[in-house]
Amino acid sequence: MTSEQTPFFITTAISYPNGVPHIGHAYEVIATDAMARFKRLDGYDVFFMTGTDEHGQKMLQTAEREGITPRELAQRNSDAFQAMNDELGISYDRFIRTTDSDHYAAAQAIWKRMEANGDIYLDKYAGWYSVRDEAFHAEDDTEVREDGLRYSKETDTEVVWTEEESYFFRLSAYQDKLLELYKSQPEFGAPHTRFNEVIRFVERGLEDLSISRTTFDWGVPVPGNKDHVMYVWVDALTNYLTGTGFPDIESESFKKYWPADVHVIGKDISRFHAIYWPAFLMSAKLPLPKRVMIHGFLHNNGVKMSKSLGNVVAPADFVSQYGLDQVRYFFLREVPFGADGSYSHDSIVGRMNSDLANNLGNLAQRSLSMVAKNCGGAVPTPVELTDADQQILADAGKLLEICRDTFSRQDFSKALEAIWTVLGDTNAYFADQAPWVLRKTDLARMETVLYVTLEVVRRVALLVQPVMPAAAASLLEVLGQPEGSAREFGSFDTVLVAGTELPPPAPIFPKLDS
RNA sequence: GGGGCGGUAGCUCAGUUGGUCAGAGCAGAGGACUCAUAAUCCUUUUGUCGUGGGUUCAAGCCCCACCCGCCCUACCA
Repeated sequence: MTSEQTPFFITTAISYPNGVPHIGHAYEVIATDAMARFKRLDGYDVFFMTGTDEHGQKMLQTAEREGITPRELAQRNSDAFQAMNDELGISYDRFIRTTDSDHYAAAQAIWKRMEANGDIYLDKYAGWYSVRDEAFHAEDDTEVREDGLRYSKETDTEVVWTEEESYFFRLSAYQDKLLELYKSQPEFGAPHTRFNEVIRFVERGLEDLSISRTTFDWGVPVPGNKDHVMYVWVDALTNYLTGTGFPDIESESFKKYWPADVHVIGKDISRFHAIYWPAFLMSAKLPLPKRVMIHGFLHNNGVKMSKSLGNVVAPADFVSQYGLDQVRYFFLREVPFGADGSYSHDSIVGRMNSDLANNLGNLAQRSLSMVAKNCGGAVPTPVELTDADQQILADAGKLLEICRDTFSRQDFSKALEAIWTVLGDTNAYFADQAPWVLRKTDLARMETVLYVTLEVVRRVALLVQPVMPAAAASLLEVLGQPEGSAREFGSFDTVLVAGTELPPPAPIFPKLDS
């Protein structure tokens, strides 16, 4: 059975745990989780990975400042990220940590493969280094001031010419191959606006990339040279391979899941995923991921989140205030995936009340309570369907294909919009048919209208499972749909069985006063 | 400086390759109904489609210039 299923490997970026998770991290895992759940329900063999990227100088610095070891810091904050995932109901299959032992093996293996391909060489990295910033600055970004010293124009700190031994990756050799990739696979990067930035960047020319450090040791050791640790991105990007069983490329899991179907990332790291990562893989002679989906950032009331403004929201606070499914729905419905988004108390409450409680929750409640009171609490029996009945059923019937299409592009908001359009039509249908009038005039017709309505709600409930797992489960429960295959997309085109006993209905979505 | 994207009703935004394209949702106003979580349904107000030119029989949709906003511009996640 499993072997017949098409594999689908999806990842989030791994989070850098030198701080605690905020709503932006939550946004990424929620979206990726919805995608993973959708594919599972649609019969795919899904492998969904998320985790933490724990090496690098910043981790070391943060740990030193707190008087603990980087390993302790990583453990503490990685645990916080994992806890966030669990609070958000994220259905990850592996929570990977770059300090996991199998990851060291994978990172060193890809290094050796790139080295074997002749793309790694030892040289000196030279440039204007700011001790204060602990970073190099491009010469154009520096200037000699009146005191005769050179300063970074950006940070106003003194820079000194520094040379450091470093391994380099021959990124410059991959410019044409990358451009060829972008041309032949126009869906490799999305959305187009962000992908265009990447392409133009590559077109302007690529320099070789320094990929090792000698100034600190919190990282994966470079094979064969104990003085160097890997540049954190070589290490971090490789996590996607680690999860599939790499370096054992003959393993069943590697053969099944690699290459990844989608890497979901934030717009801040598009270059690493859309340029460096495919170049590394080309060099290592490994297949490339099929798609890099770049999402935007969330703003609070249109204002960027920042600690100094005090508008950083902890995911747990959000969930306790509005409810998990409500938060998941809000972000996926309100923000076109790929664009920046904005949230506010009013906009969340608006979606909760209007879309969830009123349009969906109330439609279920008004139809189910009529069934409970007038049909003996069982699925009613339809008779001949009118044009209106057939129309609304046909509209609902198209939703699975629409969702497949939109989800394949991670266009969650469009999928939900299409579903809610049908819900709006169904509320109009219900009012137009007026089953509460038919109750006194034509019981068979009343039962038919209620049946049709329930059938639409069932299909909608199936399709919103990836976005709102718990609420959808409750809906399917009151529709008498048992867990298991009845709740998978394979059952989308089946219909409710008349006479099925239904539990007493209860409202699924609470309302909030604004 | 170079590059990428936007600027459409009060708000958030849809608008494929130019020809009912001036729209949707929310908010506001009026009405209807009572099955339902005072939910739902119907009707309805506002737009110089950033500015100025141009191409065309025809332009939010193409071209040019300009104004405004956001983002990127390599080795600090």
